[in-house]
Amino acid sequence: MSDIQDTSAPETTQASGSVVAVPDKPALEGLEEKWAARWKDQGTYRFDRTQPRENVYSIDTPPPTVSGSLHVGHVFSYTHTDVIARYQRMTGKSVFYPMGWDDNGLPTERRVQNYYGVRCDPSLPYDESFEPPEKPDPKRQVPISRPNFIELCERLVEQDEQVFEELWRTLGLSVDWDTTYTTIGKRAQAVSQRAFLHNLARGEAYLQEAPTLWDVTFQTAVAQAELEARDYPGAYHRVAYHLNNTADGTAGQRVYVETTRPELIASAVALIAHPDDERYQPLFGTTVSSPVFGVEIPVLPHPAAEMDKGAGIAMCCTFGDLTDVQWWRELRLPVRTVIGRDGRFNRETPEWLASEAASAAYEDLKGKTVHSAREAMVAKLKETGDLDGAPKPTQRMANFYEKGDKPLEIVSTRQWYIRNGGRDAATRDAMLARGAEIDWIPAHMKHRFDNWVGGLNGDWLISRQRFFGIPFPIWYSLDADGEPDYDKPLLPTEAELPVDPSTTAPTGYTEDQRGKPGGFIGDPDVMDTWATSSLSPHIAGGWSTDEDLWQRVFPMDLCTHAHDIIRTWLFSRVVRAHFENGVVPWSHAMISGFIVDPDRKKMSKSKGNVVVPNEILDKYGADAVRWRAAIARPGLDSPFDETQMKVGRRLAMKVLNASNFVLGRVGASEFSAAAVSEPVDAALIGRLAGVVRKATEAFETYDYTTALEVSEKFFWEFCDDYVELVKERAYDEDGGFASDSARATLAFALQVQLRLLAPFLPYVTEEVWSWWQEGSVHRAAWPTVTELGSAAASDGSTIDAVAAALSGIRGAKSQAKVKMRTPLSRVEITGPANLVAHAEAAESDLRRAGSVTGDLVFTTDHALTELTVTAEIADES
RNA sequence: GGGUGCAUAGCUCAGCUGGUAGAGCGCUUCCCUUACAAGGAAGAUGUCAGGGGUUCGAGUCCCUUUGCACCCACCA
Repeated sequence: MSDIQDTSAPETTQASGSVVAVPDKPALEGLEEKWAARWKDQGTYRFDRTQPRENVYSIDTPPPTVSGSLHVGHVFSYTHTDVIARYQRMTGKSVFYPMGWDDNGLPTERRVQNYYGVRCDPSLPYDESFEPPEKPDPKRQVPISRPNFIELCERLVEQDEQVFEELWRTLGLSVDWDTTYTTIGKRAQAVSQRAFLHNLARGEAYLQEAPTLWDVTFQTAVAQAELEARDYPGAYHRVAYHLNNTADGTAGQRVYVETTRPELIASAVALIAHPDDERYQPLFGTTVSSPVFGVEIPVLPHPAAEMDKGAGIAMCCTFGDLTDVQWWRELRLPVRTVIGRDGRFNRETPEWLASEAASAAYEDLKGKTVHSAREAMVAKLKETGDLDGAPKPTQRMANFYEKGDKPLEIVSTRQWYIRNGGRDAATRDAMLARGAEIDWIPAHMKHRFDNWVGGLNGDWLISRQRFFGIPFPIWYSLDADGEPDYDKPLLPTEAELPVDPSTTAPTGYTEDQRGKPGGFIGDPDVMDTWATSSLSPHIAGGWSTDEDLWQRVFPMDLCTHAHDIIRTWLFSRVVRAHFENGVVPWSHAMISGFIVDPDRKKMSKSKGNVVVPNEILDKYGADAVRWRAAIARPGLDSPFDETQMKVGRRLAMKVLNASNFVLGRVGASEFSAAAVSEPVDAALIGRLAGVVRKATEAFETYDYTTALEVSEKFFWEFCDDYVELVKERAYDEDGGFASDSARATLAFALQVQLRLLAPFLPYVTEEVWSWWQEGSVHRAAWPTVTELGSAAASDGSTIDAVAAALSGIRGAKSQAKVKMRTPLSRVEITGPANLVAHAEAAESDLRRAGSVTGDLVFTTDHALTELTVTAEIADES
């Protein structure tokens, strides 16, 4: 007995053993609540972890940033994954489909600051009774301790995760909600720290003092993958350096450089030109003096200098840009840092500016931001006459942290790195080889991976000078002077993980030795969030904590996400799995495109063109939104268009109505392949077999769109032609075999089609399924040609010919502008012999469906290639 | 500058290994049909971006030009 709790009284009919409970008036409203709750209670999507690896299909899903907001692009991309998950489940696989929440890192910190009106001050002590202000004042954020700050992060993240889960459940993601994880949780901490310790032990992770891309707002190092090049206005300043001595006695003469950063003259370490540049060849090996400061620096050749850029000779500063870093490294130049971690000029006068003139000049730069220091410097250059002409405005590209709004500086800092091929060819080749092992969907997405790996310019910087993140499980011992020994870090045992070195002392030390000479300090940094999410298969799959599970799910079958995070998430997981497991983490990568606005522009909050998922889900229903998602093929950007949701909604509604009709009104519920006896009915099953075959093939190549297309097309034809054609025959109570055949075919074809559509429209298919089938359609077997019986082999062209004849009859009525029920006194169907014969096979159905009361004549005309129908309207009487 | 994708009906897109163009939306006309008006039926709609080439034959293969989008590089 069905356990439907519809408010509308179900009409229940007993049909030889099977119970059909069809509502009077089916509706889409309420299906999400009803079935989402049912699926949750019944554990419909629970992963069966007793299955061996070959019966498991495992998916690595991107953990959404919970402090952010979801937009339609997410909704579509996650639907793509779900459609595949549902198909795989129906083919009999135990689907491992976890969901993670990325709650770690800077986005959460920022959200907490704004939401509660606080900021983290690590120097403050923990305040157990702290409660955030009732009304946050963004201008006066309350300083709180790091532990208090983290508590607030955890509190807010929990709220956000609830909201996200609700949305995903409404959308109908068939995630196993018992297998969620977070990127800040204890499990993620232990896994991240353990994997890091393994990387360290194998030499893949290392600590290094080096020039680092630095965000002065957030005061943290930033990795190459998080860079964004943006237009940035600047101006070329033509600045004179003064020759000191040359062989031809040109001392005192000027050499001009063009720079957009005159404020960095204080940190200049060399002038550099191309070795082949005849203009500057005489100067190589000599020195020049900087304007204003009079610091003597060499003129050196290097092939990275471009002759046609600016004056062709560049001022190398430590550090103005990445080329400076290259020159500094390759020409072994000194470091002369003037900009601090806060983005301001050092308050101490640097030792190379010790001369009277230089230190006097530097006084005006002390403590200034880059912007004001530049103004001050330009004024000085004008005073000394070393600025030639007015600065020429220019538009250039500058590197920004993707979440920041000031250009990055380059600062020399001590950071943790993981090798990724950015510094050695062997690793890079290994990564490219791993990329080639992945089955990319669509295939051309591999280029983005190759492109990125080929363009790496350094190893992966994983440490961040932030608070809400996973700490490095590292301490440093302090020598008698209180100086840390970075060469021999103190490590925890793996059994101790996760550890927080800021609150726990290393083995052999006590907490009161923290920060004291002869004692220890904890590594103050946290791991970047990608250093954790790069281990999502490990965190979700039970690596090092649940070996049994791990063996059943890893390496995984599928990872899915949009193309923007190939260089970050996808690549970083390849790096981690390569080092830790010696494999590629999944066999398939299905990359979705973006949902763009109708002008084909990327949706972004700042443009105000973002579509809020809840609104469209409320308005059109989850099935309609999923349908729209599924017609976007992998990798292709797709413009958002609300009218398409309506189409999806109409399909969902049609499934309810047609099923309601077939099962309720016609009373067709019993089916067996053997009962299909009439040629038209067999032809329908023959066509359906072709659909099953095509949909299955499409799904096997992750072409969910084609799978949907063929099933949907067949469904509309089933409704418009077949149901219309045979309903009269099916109504006959005493119709014998012919009537039985129609009913069996209707019910059978419907049941198969519900399964074909189930991955796309989980709600309506489940609803209809529940009217007369046992269990969940989402646990039913994916249809096969074999189960369609001998009729599957039927030539489907009968159905085409009959549909064409029916369409001809309707066309005649439509042209005559009469009702479809208008009786016809004579119909002649003409065409090539084979088509006429096919149509004639359904003569009785055609007669009834077309209200043909007079003659129905079939004539062969070999001159024709298709069926032609002429009809005479019966006299009105 | 390097790379990738795209260009087919007003719009969104299919068109597999070459055989004279398809779907949905929209539009027009009709029908409030005993499943369905957020519906149904019927119908019209194209220099397949331009130019070359291969071929008996090109939307499809090759070359080329143009336009659009995205990724990477680009701070002198």
